[in-house]
Amino acid sequence: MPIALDILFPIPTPAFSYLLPFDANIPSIGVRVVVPWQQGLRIGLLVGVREVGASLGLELKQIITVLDSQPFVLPKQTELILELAQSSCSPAGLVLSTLLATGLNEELIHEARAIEGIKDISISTEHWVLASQLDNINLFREQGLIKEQIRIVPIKHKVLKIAKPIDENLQGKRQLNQRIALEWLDSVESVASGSELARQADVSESAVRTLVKKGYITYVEEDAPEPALPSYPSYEINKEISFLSDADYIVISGGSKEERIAALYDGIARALANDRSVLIIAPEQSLIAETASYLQAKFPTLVLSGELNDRQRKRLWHDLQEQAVVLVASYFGFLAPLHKLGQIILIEESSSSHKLRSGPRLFSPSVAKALAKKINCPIILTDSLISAESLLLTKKANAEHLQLPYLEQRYYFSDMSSSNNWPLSANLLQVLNQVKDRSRQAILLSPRRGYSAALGCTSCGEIISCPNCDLSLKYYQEQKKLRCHQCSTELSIPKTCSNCNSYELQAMRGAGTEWILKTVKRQIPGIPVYRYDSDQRDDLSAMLAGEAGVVVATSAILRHQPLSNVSLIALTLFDSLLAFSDYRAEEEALRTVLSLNELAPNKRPLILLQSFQLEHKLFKILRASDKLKAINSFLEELLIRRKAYNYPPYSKIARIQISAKDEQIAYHESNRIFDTLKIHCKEHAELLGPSQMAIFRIRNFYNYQIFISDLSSQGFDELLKPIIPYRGQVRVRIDIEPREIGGFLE
DNA sequence: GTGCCTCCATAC
DNA sequence: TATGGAGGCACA
Repeated sequence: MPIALDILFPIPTPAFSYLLPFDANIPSIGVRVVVPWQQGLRIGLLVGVREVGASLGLELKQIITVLDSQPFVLPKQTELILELAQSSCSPAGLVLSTLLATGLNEELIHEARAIEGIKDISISTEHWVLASQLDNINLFREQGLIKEQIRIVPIKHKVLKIAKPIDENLQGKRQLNQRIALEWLDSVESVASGSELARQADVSESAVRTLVKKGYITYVEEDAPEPALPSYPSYEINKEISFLSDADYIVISGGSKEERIAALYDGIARALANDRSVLIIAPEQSLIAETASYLQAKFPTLVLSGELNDRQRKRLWHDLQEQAVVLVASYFGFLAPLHKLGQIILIEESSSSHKLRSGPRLFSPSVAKALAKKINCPIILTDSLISAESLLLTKKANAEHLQLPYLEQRYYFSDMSSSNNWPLSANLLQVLNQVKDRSRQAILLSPRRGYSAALGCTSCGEIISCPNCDLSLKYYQEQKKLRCHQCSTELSIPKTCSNCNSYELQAMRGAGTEWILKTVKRQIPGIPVYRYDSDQRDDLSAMLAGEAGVVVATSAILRHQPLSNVSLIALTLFDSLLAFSDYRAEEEALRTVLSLNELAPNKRPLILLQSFQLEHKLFKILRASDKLKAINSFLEELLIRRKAYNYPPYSKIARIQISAKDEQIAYHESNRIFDTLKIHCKEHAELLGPSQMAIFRIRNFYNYQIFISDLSSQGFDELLKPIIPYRGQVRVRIDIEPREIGGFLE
């Protein structure tokens, strides 16, 4: 029986079937294979082997060669890819292209020669010929007339080397510089370029150029050296927290970031001592770097992040197989070649950055849990505040929750509803003056960049909104621009209101970094003020060195190295944390406030929150004398409510997003999809919608959403069968375990 | 008719 | 993802 191979490519499709040549051995799952693809070649990953009927065997193309003798992606990880595809309702190739950091885009040398005894084609039987020089290679292959071989192109680089020794033609006075350059090159053997040699030997570039022209030195291609991997500063941890657990689901919450990492040490040391690797997944570049900084002094640590270029990734893939290590990684770590994985650690379990916003929209903690289950290893999650999901799971057997004491924080709550000062209350200004008097530092957090959330007309109330989106344009006073934070459209500022022709256009709604910065400069003259958001990242090195100053920032500052002399952290509008109408908003807001101290580790700055709703229950928690108790009862209440509404973690939710350029089509098609699903799912799912998304129109696309919860654990691949793959006139995107689901609850 | 662009289906 | 074909548009 012919053998068919299921091969996955990094494109959004399921696996394709190819035929194994009849004389070839069956390769192992997870190796890379090279196959004919349209006009050329392509590298894919072998994910399945099966027998097929002889008739199908005639229709399929044959693979050309197997690239690896050992699996490139371990069989368990290969299974994980297929499982994730199923659970995320997306094609397996899309999961592969999202998670695999390297290996499928190698440049290949493809050669062919005629099989012995075949004379009637124009190809040599003795010499390999480059396939690119042959016209009908596909035809020859199908007829079985040729043999083919494929090699990965080794990476070369060009260097300057000596081609012939100094001779009498270089003895003249005017050739002095050339002699110097030649002698220098003789002593160092090779340099990367002509200008590099000129610089090193301290001669002119033209002297070097002349040497090349005369043939004394020449460019040679040689194997490129292994690229250096990025290095990180080492941080010492002053706390010792001894903690070892044999549970297979462990949560470490509370304390400071540093303490949570200290609590990981014993477990990591034990894994390494048992020759097991440790995989640490962090949600952001800066957290990857920080975590690596804490660990590398104690453990052999490697780092895999999106910042590595292709050659560095290849080197890392090689280095990872040498010994048991700690790998600190982005989600790329899930398919890294760690042969003996002993534990998986997730940093900042609840960070929204763990949710991938493209492709199959995976949620890293869920991927980590699936992998841990598959290879039967423990998983450890850390965060400032335990998530509702984890709280429920740690109540089960073989789970453990290490609750570190919450840091004693000094809070001050400033009531904006009774304040006349906007955007900075009198209280905040007073504290800022103290900061200035004592030459300390302050961080003011703004919910947005720009000057204000909108520019509007004071006489008729008209707000200028984006021509492409249902959003107000953000006002940039300095640049004299209006900008849409969704589609990046920029408009210049109109002189008059388009509605009533009045000249009274003014900054409206929430204050952004520009506005706050301007206010601080005016009200607190004499202290340096910096801005730090994704539009403008001021150089904060003076503040890093301890000098006095105020930083007005968005959450971008959380990714900056902590400042050293901070005595005030202010959230200028606490209420914006609750503005997302997501059922997780309160939990997230509390988590954000609890982790504000990370901006000034080992210090105890005043944390000042400005709010219009000081009666909100989160303030009671922050005020409580027994914070731990208050937080715990908040979390327990949260679980009770989630259970009552049947929300996660008590059910699984998916969002179906329907978009179309035509509003009517979007409306009708989302209703049609809703009805189709209703009939298909019967009592196994609860369906909500279709409703307009929080921003109905984005980039001229109209967006509807349908929520579906899986009531009897059928799996969304089953529930959504009628619409995957979707063929129709709108764009349909499926998001399992969605985050930031605006307008869903209450 | 040509050139250029966008949209969209398709890949074994 | 990447490629090519279909269809639209401007221009000669």
